[in-house]
Parts: sequence; structure tokens; C-alpha cells
Amino acid sequence: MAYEHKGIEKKWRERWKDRGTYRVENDTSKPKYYVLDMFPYPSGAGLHVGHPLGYIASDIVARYKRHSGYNVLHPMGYDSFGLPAEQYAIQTGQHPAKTTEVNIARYREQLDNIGFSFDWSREVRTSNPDYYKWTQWIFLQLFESWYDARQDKARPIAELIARFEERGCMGQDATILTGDVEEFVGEFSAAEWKAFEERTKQMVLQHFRLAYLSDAWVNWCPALGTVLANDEVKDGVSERGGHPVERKRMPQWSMRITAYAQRLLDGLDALDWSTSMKEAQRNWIGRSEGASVRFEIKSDLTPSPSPGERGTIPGDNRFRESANSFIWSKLIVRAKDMRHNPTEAEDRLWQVIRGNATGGRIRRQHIIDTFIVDFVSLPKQLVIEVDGDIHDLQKDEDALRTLRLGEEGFKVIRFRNEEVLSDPQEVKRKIIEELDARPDFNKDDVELSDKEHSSPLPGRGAGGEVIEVFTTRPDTLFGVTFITLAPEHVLVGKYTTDDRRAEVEAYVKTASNRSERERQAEVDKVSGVFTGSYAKHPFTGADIPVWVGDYVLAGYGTGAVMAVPGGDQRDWRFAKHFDLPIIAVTEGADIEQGADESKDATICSEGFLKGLKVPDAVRRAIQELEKLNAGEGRINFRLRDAAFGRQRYWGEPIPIYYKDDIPYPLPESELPLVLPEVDKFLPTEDGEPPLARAKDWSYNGHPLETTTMPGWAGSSWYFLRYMDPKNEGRFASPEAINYWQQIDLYMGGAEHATGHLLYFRFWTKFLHDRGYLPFDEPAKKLVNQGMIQGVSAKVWSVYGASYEGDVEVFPSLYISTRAYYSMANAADYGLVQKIFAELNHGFTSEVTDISVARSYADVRFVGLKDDLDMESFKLDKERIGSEKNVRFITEEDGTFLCIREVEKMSKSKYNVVNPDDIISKYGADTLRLYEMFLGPLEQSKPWDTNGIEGTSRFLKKFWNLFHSSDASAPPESSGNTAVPSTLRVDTPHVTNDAPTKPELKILHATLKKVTEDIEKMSFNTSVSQFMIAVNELAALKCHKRDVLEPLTVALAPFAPHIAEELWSKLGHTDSVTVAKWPQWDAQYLVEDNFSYPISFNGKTRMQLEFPIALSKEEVEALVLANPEVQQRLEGKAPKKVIVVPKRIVNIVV
RNA sequence: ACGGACGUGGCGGAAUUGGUAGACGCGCUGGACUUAGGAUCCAGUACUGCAAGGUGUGGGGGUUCGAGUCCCCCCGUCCGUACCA
Repeated sequence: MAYEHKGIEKKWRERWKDRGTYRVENDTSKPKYYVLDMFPYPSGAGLHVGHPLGYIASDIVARYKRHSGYNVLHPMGYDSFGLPAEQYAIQTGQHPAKTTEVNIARYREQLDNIGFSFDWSREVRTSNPDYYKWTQWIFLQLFESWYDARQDKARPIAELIARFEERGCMGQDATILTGDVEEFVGEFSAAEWKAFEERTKQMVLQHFRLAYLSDAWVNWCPALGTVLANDEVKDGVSERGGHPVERKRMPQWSMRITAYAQRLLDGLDALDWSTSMKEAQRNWIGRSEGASVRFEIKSDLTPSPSPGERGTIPGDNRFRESANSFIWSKLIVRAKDMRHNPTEAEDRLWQVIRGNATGGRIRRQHIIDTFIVDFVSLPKQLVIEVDGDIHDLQKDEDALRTLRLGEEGFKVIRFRNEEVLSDPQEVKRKIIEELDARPDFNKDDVELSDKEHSSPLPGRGAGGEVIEVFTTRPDTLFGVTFITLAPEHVLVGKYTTDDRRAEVEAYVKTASNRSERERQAEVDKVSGVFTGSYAKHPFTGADIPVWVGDYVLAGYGTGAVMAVPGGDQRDWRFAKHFDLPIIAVTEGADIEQGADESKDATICSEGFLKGLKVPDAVRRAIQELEKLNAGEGRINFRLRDAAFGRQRYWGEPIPIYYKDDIPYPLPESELPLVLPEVDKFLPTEDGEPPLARAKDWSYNGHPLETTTMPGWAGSSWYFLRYMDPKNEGRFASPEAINYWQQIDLYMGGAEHATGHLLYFRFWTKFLHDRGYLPFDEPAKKLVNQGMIQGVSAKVWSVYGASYEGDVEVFPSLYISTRAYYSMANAADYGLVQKIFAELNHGFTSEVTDISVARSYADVRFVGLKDDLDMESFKLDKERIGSEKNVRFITEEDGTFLCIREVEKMSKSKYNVVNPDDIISKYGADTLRLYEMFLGPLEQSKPWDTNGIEGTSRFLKKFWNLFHSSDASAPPESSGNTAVPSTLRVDTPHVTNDAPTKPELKILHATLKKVTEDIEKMSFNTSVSQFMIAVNELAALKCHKRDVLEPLTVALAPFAPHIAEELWSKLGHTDSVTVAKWPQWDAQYLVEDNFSYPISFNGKTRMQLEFPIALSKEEVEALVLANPEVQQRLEGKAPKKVIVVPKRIVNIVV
């Protein structure tokens, strides 16, 4: 009976399914082991041979652990929400749920073919409402939580409210230090809190919630019509699809992952993850220690108004910030108070200009910057002030106010009380005149609801007349010669002097119009502009010019830097370019050549830092800054809060509704908020996300949120659902969570380093904080499988164009590699002529426009010797397309040779190898073994289908150990005699004879190696060991049960089908998957003798065998007594003899 | 530029962690059995040399009785981040 993989594998897959072999119970009597593969996204392309690599490795571990007595959780499911399905839906009109379903079915079929031990009864899909109900529930928990920096954990928002009611928000409370969102919401007392209106309270709370709505700079991808998270953008284009991405400011749901920055960093230390993976996370979090330094702006400089610049955001003018967030929450209270108690003149004027009386909406008692103005037209940016009786007393203050409003882009006109009271209509006429004279700054603004705000939330503002910078080198403060602001910095407009305004505006405009990609491409170009303003050096009081430059990033730190050209190369380049002064900050620095960035230097600046080493100088500088209240030590993170909303259809709806524009959580009883049906998967005409198309997308008459969650939402907690996948009352029961705990082995690609794995850890920590999990890291051990690359085949192709009548046709000619090179190298004219002849073959008109290129041939048509199957190639519609009259120039022997190249396996490179094809030819067990045999799991390596023969042969040999080759001949005599396989009659043949010592040695050496190798995930070497064992046992003609049975169990994790078959043939009725793992015994490995390599000066010259029991001295004596050794020594005495027992003998001469 | 990983036959890769470099497999060479061979089996296969021998783990230096392995410098490849102050 020959080894027939097809029948065997099919039979066992069916039995496993019927018997529920891989069903896992939450059986707490056994120790648990949790093996998880990263959630696959079921794409339409299906699996290629690279995908199952990690699954096979984790399956081996899962099976091995099961043999070793563990209750193993090894589930699989689908991350089934996502962009590709939706893009496909937009193109074809098919519902993404439908295409996703089809893709999943295809995935499942392919996975089943490989014989994985997944417990499919636990399958989860993120797009299933039973699942995303809990994703939404977790979102609500995040919404209802804040981060308490003192306790360093998330707490319910109700506890924050209780605190506000009791103590208000004073002093330290008001500062939330979370890296990115370092916001000062203003102080308020308990009484003030209680007096706040509902919307004010809600706005304040938004600053604390872990899931929050705010204006944020986002990565907007116009082609995909959605916002992307930082990790979804690579090189300025979207990771999926490669579309350009631009920076845009818009209201946005975000996750306050920055609150966890320090813990995400610290947690890495205890994890058994690869160093590169941890490093990637550390870099992404980007912690840097330094100082925050405040530079006062010289107040004698008088900036003047600039209409139209300040306050508007390029590209989006609906959500302008005009209020200063610094004291916004206080001002709003006062504004309301004033609105209720107007002066007589204010009231009279209001009556004539309210509503649409002036042709546009006028607001009263509106907050702009830090002021409450009497009346304002926001679209026209015109402020109307009515001066009361006290005006004369505060002329100076009003002048300042006019000035400041001017900086904000507002024109201020004033009327005296008397004017208004005597002739309000005349005042109105003047107002209309002014309004008409001004351009419309903000067309959309008039459509804003009748709410007293111009921004959904108070935004981030620096406040005061200072520029705040972050620096890691406060020790270089004496070397500051200028300050550079990012072009997007809010203070740019404010501190630009009149004479510089045109230039600065032009620069800012150019800078902001550039895409991320362009900006990154021009990194080495220095550009910038002087604002005209000066700041004051906190130590020396010197004038520090304020510049704008795009080498400063708006998103990092405060978006402003103190430039130290003597100590920072970027500043140095900027200074050189604009001829700004450069001061040496460190001893021995050559500031003509460049900045000295070394951190073990000595500071040379005059003053208190002189002579200090950098670390000491840093400490001292911070102390001095703190004394002057001009700065303090600070830790800064590169990590940003994560954009959470997607303007897309195919994702989890965010369970939020809006009452008076304020977001409120949907009650838990309303979950799941099911994804509604829509007529089209496109944005609405006015740019609303697709969910806005849904009928009745509201809750109790209140509109529901229309953005959906990003792909990473569902995958941030799925490992918990597998523990208890059917639970309807909770995301997973505490019992299940307590039993299964963390993932013991998490297997997946390294590309998730900064996306999924960070969010995954973040949500786990959050759920831990809120008491739902006993652990705060999801995966103890992480292994990244390497990529399997494709080996592409390329052909030299000559294309031309020709006409058949009026029809343009494209004949093409392919030239075999060697022929091509002989032509190219030797200028073989005959061949050139041949090319033209071939190209013109069969065409009436001359072929023109000839071009030569290397193009792809599908690897399926390329043979062992890189030879192309020309007929199949010609018929390849997908590849050849409309080419007419395809011809070849071959080698002299008639073959056609391709060029081979290792690159990424992908459809577009025609080098995809489908596992299904491999399985039908060689079987799943061979595929599994070969994928493991290719090389170390974590390393990238090219796929070479030719090599698979070796593992296939191994399985045949293994099979043959259980069979005799010929029923008529005893195994002993049939050994080395070759018998044609077609004539071969194999019969089961296993004896119960006692194994010999060499046989036991092979067995136990194999068990030892394989066991140890699985533990350290070195699967390629364990496959080698199996091969060695089979070769040696075959040589010994061993057919003994006591040897073969343990080997079968050991092989089962790698090749489960053949192992099951042989196991049952050995007479077992239970599955091999539950057989006890065979233990190796050291006593069988002990040797009596050891063949010592005898080396002279480290070079091995001969072998001498001695009993192991001999001591060092005895070995040395025997070696020196050996005649051959004596001959080599030529009578001289050796200087030294080193004997390492059971290792080596080295003679030094 | 910075951070990480790595560099061994024609190819994928081994090497007990400082102790016989090239296990195992592919490919190749020769042979056996064959109508046939892209089946099976046997032998060989780092380079060089007829041989004895010599040389060899990207290059150079060092530590050591002994280095693919440890240290220093340089070169190259891959991955990540990318003006992060």
C-alpha cells in the first residue's frame, strides 16, 4: 500500500469534523494554554503559500501543548469589517456583507485544506452584530471614563463629576498631562460647576473622556473619503490603496491613547516579544525628556490687524476657533450673564439688527479670543462695540482690545451709547455699509445652528503673550539665537508684523498647501520667513527673532522650537541659510562646520552652566527656569491620540446620539446599534458619511453619529471573545477570562507593530483599569513569522505597434535570456535582424515604436530549469491580453529561458503560489512540513516549489517504515533493491521485536531534539531531525512498534493526517491528537566512546577514539603516546595540551 | 540620518552558544534498475590541487590553546521610523 495523501487527508479531515476532535471546553481542571493567530482580514485574493506559515507554526505548538496535557485554546475568526470590501462595494454595488461572506467561505475552505486544529465553534466575526455589540459596549465604557493621572488609571467619568461637584477643578486638577492633549480647561469652583449649563459641562467633560469628540488635525484621504490613523499612513499615502493624504482639521472622534503612553512603554519590558517589535513600539511612542520653556513676546512690538488670516483654517471654515480655550469655560458663563442683562443701548441696537435685519446673522455677547464682544458678524469678521459710560475710563484697555481683535482678523467698529439711543436706524445703516464692504470669510458659518458658539469645543490654545517650546536640551539655552514656529502654529498670524505680513502669509499658504508627501520629499530644502516679532530670552533678556519654518512640525511638542544652531544641525542649517547668528554651546565645537550634537560635551556658555557636563547642565537649566517661572522639566511623547471615526459605511456604528449638538451615549439596552441599510455606499451630496443616507438614523428623534469605527476597533479585544464567544450578557464571563487569561503565544506579522498591537494593548489596559480583566497585557509572548517571498520569472520582451488596415495592433516578441544577452553583449547583428524579421512576421505594415522591457511571466508556466512553457504563456489571457501574433526567439536547443528574481509574492508580479495547488499535488502534510523546513520561522525567505520534493520523499520514507515493500519478500532482503513503484505492493508491516540500542538512540535523540526545538520554535531543525531519523531507521531496516509509535506521536503536530492514519493502523481507536507526548530518556543517548578531534594549534588533523570515562590526564597521555601524533610533533615536546572531555583535544606546538 | 535585524557552498539553511564549519533538503555529477524517467536506489558534491597539502563563514584588526560565534573599525543587504527639537 503506497502512501496516497489524497484519500488519507480527506478521510481524516472529515473524521475530525464529525468527531469534534478540536472542540475546546473551558475545562478548568487542566492547565490552560492559549495560542492565537493574528486576526485575518478575508480579502478577495485568497491565501497564498506565505499566509499559512504562521498558522502552521502556531498549530504545531497548539498540538504539541495538547499532547503535553494542556487544555489548548486555538481559535480562528475574521476581522471582517474594512475598507477593501467597501471599495469593492462602491465599484460593483454589491453589499460588502455579501462579498465578505464569499471571501470568508473561500478562506475557510483554504484553511480547512491545511488541516489546522482550530476550534471553529468559537469563530468570531467583527461584522457580526452579536460581536460588535460588545465593541460598541467597550466604546461606551471608554466614553464614560477619564484618566486619573494621580492614580495612573482610568476611572468612571461619574467619579470625576462627583469630584467637580464637591471640589470643582482647581490648581493641579485643571492640568491634564497626557502628552498630546495637554490642555488647560480653566479653573472653576464647585459652585461654578453646578451653575454651568448642561452643554458647558459636557464640553468640559470632553476634555477628559477616553473616547472624545474634538477638532483635531487628521490625515484626510480624499480618494478614500475618510480620515486615517497615523499608522494607516505610510510615506504620506494611505497604506491601503496608496492614495495621497492631506492634513486637515475637523471634528473627530479620538481615543486618548496618549494617556497610556508611559504605561504602554513600561509594559514592554516584561513582554516576551522580539526586540525589534518592542523597539518599533518604543519609537512610535517616542518618549523624550526635556523641558518646557516659555519665551515672552516683546510687548513694545505692535502687531496690527490682518483680516482674513487668523482664525480660519485652510480648507475648512466651518469649524473655526475663535474662542480662546484657556478661559473659555469661564467666559461662556459671563457672556450668558451679560446677555441676560444688556445695557439700554445694547438692547436697542439688538432689536434693530437681530435676525436677518442686516442681511446676515449678528451674534451678541460672543466670545472671541479672551474677550466678550458686544456684537459680531462671524462671516464678515466684524465686531460692533457699543461703548458704555465707563468707556472713557478704560480707553487704553479698549485700544488693546481692538488691537487683539485685529490680530484675530476682526475689524472693530465702535458706536457711542448716545448714537445708538438717538438714531438706531442710522447705526444699523452704518453697520450694513461696513458689512457690505467686507469680504465673506466664512460662507458656511451662517448655516451653523443657533447656538452661541463658533466651535463645537474649545480648542487648544497657547494663551498669553508667550511662545512655549519643548526642548530636550535646555542646557543649550544660552545658544538660542532665534525661535522657529511651524507654519500651522496658531501664533504665526498673531506675531507677524504688518510689514512682514504679506510675505509670511504667502509662505504659510505655500507650506500648508503642500501635501505630506511633497513636504517629506523636500526635507533637505531650507525654507522659512521672519515674522518681524521678537521674544525675550528668559536668562539673558536678549531679543530673539521669531521665524516661521516648515522644518518645525506642528504635531510634535508645541509646534515651536527654540533654535540652537550651535547644538542642533537643523537649526544650524536654517541659521546658515538665513545668515542668523550661531553661538557655540559646547567646548571645542567648530560652529563653522556644523552643530555639535554630542551629549557627552561640556557646556561653554558664559553663566551658570559654564563648565558643566550636558546631563548636569540640563538639570541646572531646568532648576533656573523653574525659579524664573519660565519653564519646567517635561516629558514629551510622539504618540498622538488615535483618530477613531471613519467616514465610511463598512464598520461598527458609533453608539452616540446628539442632543443640541452635544454627544450622548446610547443606553446599553439599545446595543447593538445595527449598521443600517443605505442606498449607496458613498458620501451624501453635502459630504456627510454614508450612514447619513440611512432612513431614520436617529434615536428618540435625536440624530445618531454617522461615522463608523476604524478597522482596529474590533480587533482590539477579539482575543477575549474567543474565551466565551456565545455569551449574550457580557463580552466574556469572568470565569472564562480568569481561566484563559493572557495569550500565551501570539503569532502574526511584524507589520502590526505600531497599529494593531498598540491599540490591542491599550484596550486591554483600559479594561483592566475598569476592573474587567485581571491582567493588563494581552499577549505574553509574540512571534512574528517572516514573509515568504515569491520568485518571479521575467522575460525580455520587444513590443511594437503595427496596423492591420485601420486597426492598430501590438505584436510582441519574447527573447530567451541567453540569446538576448549574447545579442546585447556581442552586438550580434544576425540576431537583431532576426528580431525585426520576427516582429514583422505576418503583418502588412511595418512595425514601429519598438521598445524593449523585462516583463513578467506567470511562474506557473516556468519549469525547473527556468524554462518557459511557451504555449501556456501564449494562452495566458490575463498576462498577454491584446498582444497579437506572439513570437519567441529561443535558445539554439529550442528552449526559452526566463530571468529569476526574488521579490514580494503578489498577484501583480505573477509569482503567487497557491497552497491549494501544492496540496492537491503533494498533500497538506507535505506543505506543512515544507513551510517549516524552509528556514527559521521569523526570517523572510523565498518560496521554491522545487525543494518540496525533499519533504514529500521524507513522508513516503516514513510511511514505508510501517510497510514492507513486497508481500512476497521479507523486508530484510528488499531493503536496497530498487523496485519500480508501480510494481510495488506495500503491506502493513510492523513488528513487536524489542528495539536495539542504536534504534533506541535514534528514537530518543529525535524525541529530545524535536521537543527542544518546538519549545524554542525552531521547526526547520526539527524537520531535519525527523529526516535523519527516518534515513537511519531505514538503513537499520527498523519496523519496530516501540520505535515507530512514539515517532508517530512526535510527528503528529507537524503532519497530522499521516500520523492519524498510521496511528490507527497501529491499532489505536482514539485520535493521535490526544496521545501523550513521548518523553526522551537520556540513558539511551549515552555513548561509551567519543571520537576526539585532535587539533594542532587549533587546526583539526585527525580523530582518535577513547572511552568517555577517561580523565583529562589519561586522554592526554594516550594522545601523546599515539605514533601519528608523535610523527606530527617531530620529536618536539608540545608547549601545551588542552583536553576538553567529550569535546576536543588541542595540542599547542 | 537614526533605530533594529542580518551577512556561512550553486540555492534554502545547520553548527550543542567559544570546541571537528557546511547537518538536513534542493540542485548538480557519476552509477544501478529500466522501453522510458521530472520514479526509486547507491556513491560523490565548500574552494583549490593529480596528490600530499593549502585556503575558507562580507573586509580589516584584536582577545583566546582554540573565533562563524566575543570586542573594535569598515563595507553591504533587509526592515522600521523619518526634519520628533
